[in-house]
Amino acid sequence: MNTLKAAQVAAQFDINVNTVRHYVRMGLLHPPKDASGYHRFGEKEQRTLGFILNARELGFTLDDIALLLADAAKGESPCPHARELIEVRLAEARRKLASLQALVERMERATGEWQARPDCEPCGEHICHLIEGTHHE
Amino acid sequence: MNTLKAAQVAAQFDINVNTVRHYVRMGLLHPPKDASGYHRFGEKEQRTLGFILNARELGFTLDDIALLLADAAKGESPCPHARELIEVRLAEARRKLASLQALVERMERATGEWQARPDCEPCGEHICHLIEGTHHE
DNA sequence: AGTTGACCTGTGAGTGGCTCAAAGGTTTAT
DNA sequence: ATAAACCTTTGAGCCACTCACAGGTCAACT
Repeated sequence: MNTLKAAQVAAQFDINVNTVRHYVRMGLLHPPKDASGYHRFGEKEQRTLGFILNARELGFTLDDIALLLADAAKGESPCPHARELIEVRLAEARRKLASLQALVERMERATGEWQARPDCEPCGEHICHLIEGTHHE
Repeated sequence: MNTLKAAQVAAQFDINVNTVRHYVRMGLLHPPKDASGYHRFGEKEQRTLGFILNARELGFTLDDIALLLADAAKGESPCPHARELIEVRLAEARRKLASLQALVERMERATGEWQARPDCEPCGEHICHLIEGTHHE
């Protein structure tokens, strides 16, 4: 049979073993235990883990994934929730992206401007004129 | 005199009063206390807060900012550290930006593809074919 | 039989930068 | 006098891990 222990399944999916344990602790995975108390990941648990990783790559949060798994466990189609949730996460990701782009631009502008400026000497008037003299509207 | 209490200085800089308290708790700000135990933000503390917010806008972490303030407090120029640190943070921000851009693209591709696909019925073979059927190399 | 070393377990804490809630002290207005 | 509106400190929660710790299990070797 194809039942793997935590470290083996982690190696199989190329993830940290602690990530696997984290998903177990969160209740996303429910691997049965063998006589020694070791988690055993059979085909079903491996498919679930694959699903979790796939959903994570699409920007779902772990709570989202828990909801989708709960739908499936109840015998309902998770697709309606998946469609709703990805729109929410996409909107959030776009907002984050825009603010990160703006940050990178500010940083690039600052480093460019700083090339031409000497280090400041401590004078009590300002803390660091490089930083304080870099305006970003 | 122009000494403000926490809520007043927060209003002045248009930030949450808890953010001000957070900076005090982290040791970035050291406002003296009046007879009643209230923090009093004089001109110096207000300039420091302005510096913190400015540096934060340029992508410095709060630990970075603590280091820069410590430099200045020791009478040394914080500029060398500022130049080093912004390069580190910029590299990190670019990495985050690239991975976030890739995520948004995956999400957009998924939502596009899903338009044409019906919801899946629970079948035991897969959990959600929308998610499992969306490949992202 | 004992021991070493490599595995496994669960739990608690740490990451960053806030943000909120709770419990209690102070000031101001009625 | 008392209520409302401030202020304080402290602890916990957010997200998705990641690591450290104390202890149990197992296979191999002396």
